[in-house]
Amino acid sequence: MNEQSPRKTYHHGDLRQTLIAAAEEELAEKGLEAFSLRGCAKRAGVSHAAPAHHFKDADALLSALAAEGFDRLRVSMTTAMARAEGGLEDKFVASGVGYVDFACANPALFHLMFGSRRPDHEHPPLSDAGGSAFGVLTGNILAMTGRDYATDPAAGEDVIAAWAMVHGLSELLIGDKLHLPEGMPREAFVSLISAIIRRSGPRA
Amino acid sequence: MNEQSPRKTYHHGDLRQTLIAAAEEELAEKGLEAFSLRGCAKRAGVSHAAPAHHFKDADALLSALAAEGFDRLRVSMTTAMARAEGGLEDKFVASGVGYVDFACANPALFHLMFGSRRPDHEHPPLSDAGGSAFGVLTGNILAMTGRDYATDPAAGEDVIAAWAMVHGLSELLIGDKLHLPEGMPREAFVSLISAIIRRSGPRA
DNA sequence: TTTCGATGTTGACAATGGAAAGATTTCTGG
DNA sequence: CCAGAAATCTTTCCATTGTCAACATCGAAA
Repeated sequence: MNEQSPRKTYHHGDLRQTLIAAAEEELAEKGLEAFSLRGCAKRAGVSHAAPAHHFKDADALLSALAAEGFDRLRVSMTTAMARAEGGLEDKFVASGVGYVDFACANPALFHLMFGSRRPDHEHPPLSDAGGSAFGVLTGNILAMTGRDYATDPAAGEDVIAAWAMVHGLSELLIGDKLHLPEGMPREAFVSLISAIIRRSGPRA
Repeated sequence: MNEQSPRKTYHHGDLRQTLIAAAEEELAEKGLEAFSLRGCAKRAGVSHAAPAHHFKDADALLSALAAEGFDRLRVSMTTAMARAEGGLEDKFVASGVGYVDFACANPALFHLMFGSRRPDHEHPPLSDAGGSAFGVLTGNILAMTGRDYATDPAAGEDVIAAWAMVHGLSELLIGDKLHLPEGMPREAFVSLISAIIRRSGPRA
């Protein structure tokens, strides 16, 4: 997996994307604390200074990775919604489960996206991706309550409550703070967090 | 502030505690990403290798600081409860506000306590401090519902929901994800998050 | 008083991110 | 088709960091 067959061409071909993939591997294996740019370069099979031609510095690479993360977070929410059966509230709860599932499946990436100041969260590729994911939540609140977060301040409490709940669940699960029963079956897990997410939803 | 008058004695006197204080300064100013052990030593006015006699490595210093953080988090919750007027539910909500306040006042420390794998969270001084803070929450749930988290699994959902909510609020606020109105008065802020925290509480 | 452990200092090392300069390939305008 | 320019990659270099080892200093107990 880590072996790099020496490439035939002097130029890599698609180093930029390769580096992002390498960064995700590096992040998942070593965590954000021990993340190393040189490690990414090694994984991609290039010299340690090569990334500089594609990313201003290590943080710029992490920014690009974080943006990809937000895209995938959004997809995780929307696909969970699509699979859900039932009414609007069930879709809403399902999107929250998708949020938590993403976090649990990609703890280090999630940490990069929400808990780190290394990525530049103002840079459009990243802020846009984040905004799109946020849009799934506000869309659900709009569908359920008829209140538009963009124009109606009264929607704020619903949006914040729902987001805080799924986000808090994610962080606590990732941080291993909730000592759930060892071999808790997936079904029971989904049932538990669904009930909790439902609590945060708009009042009927 | 950063000036170090050369101390008169070869030995420092209380370097261990001074280093923890220095670490908190370093953390608050530079953030966990740029935290440097040598920077702490400089703040404390000792050579770069001096900390080794008090802490095995940089992570051990961060562990001690995190433990202090959990103590202060617990105090922030209990004092907020003590000041609160009203019934059990109001006390519960107040403790949540204390949790969020602590996070907002100490963002980098909070990040160290919950979002980092650098401290050794299994080490008793740290795990005990965390457990004590957790006990404030479970105590409130017990008072409100009569169910004991330690013995009654049915208390689990209440505890997790409440914790996830205040924790998610804290993380989102710290991460500047919630774009609350610029000069939002303290009163309105407390009112907003109190309403949200109340949502997560046990069903009446 | 002497000795020894605790505490502090200096010097060294490897790893890291980043800058500078050279090498190789590809692109572009004639 | 070809020379020069631009892009991409490598090598070399430097400052910073965490950690280790060796040495210096102090204080307390024998």
